[in-house]
Amino acid sequence: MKAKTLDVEKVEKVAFILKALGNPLRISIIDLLRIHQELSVNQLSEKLGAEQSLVSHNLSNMKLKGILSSRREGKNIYYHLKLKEVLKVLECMQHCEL
Amino acid sequence: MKAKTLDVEKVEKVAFILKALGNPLRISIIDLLRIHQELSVNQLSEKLGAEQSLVSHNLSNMKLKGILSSRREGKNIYYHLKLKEVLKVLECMQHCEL
DNA sequence: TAAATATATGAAAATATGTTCATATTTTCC
DNA sequence: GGAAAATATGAACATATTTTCATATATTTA
Repeated sequence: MKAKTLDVEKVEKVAFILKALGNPLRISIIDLLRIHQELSVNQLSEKLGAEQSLVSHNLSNMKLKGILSSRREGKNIYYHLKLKEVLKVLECMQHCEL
Repeated sequence: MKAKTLDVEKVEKVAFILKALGNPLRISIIDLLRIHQELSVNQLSEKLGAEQSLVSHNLSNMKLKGILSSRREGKNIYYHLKLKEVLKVLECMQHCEL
């Protein structure tokens, strides 16, 4: 990654993923999944103090984009990080003096 | 970055920056500045095939967030990358199979 | 099978973002 | 000073995102 400019398609895809990260709630979800590996929608709702429905919408969003994936276990659905690169992104951001 | 969860303020700040990256035009601008170090608004407009005003708005956006900075040289204003971490972010994203 | 629990979904409302256009500002050069 | 060039700005509009609410679906258990 030095000499040549990114092609349009790549730019679009990168922006598509990064857009998902540009939101406090979704960052928090990712952060929680970084630490706990796997959490159900309810567990996330509680930890975040956010509505079930809101959390669910956001989980779907990120699942759609390939950032998360999920598995069902009985009544619960557990989400976990799929696109591990997002952790590196957060790590990079940590190093900024914001 | 492993054990403890990010505090609310940090989450907000990170999201604030990442939001700026979740846009194709702005990714392209950053990509161009990665390669050319410094470009004027006009140069960027031309390379991007985008309106002066649109480019300017987006440059302001990123300057406000501390991602870019600028210097005047006569009639031109040259922008360059200030927050170098965003390059690492893009690099991370490159490694994803999107 | 009915009730309870967990999650998803869709529509509506509230808010934010992206884009364009016209115009203002800043600087240079005549 | 006035014209030209480069950039910024603000308002208006279109579009997208976020959030809430009501309700649907899936699963378990009594």
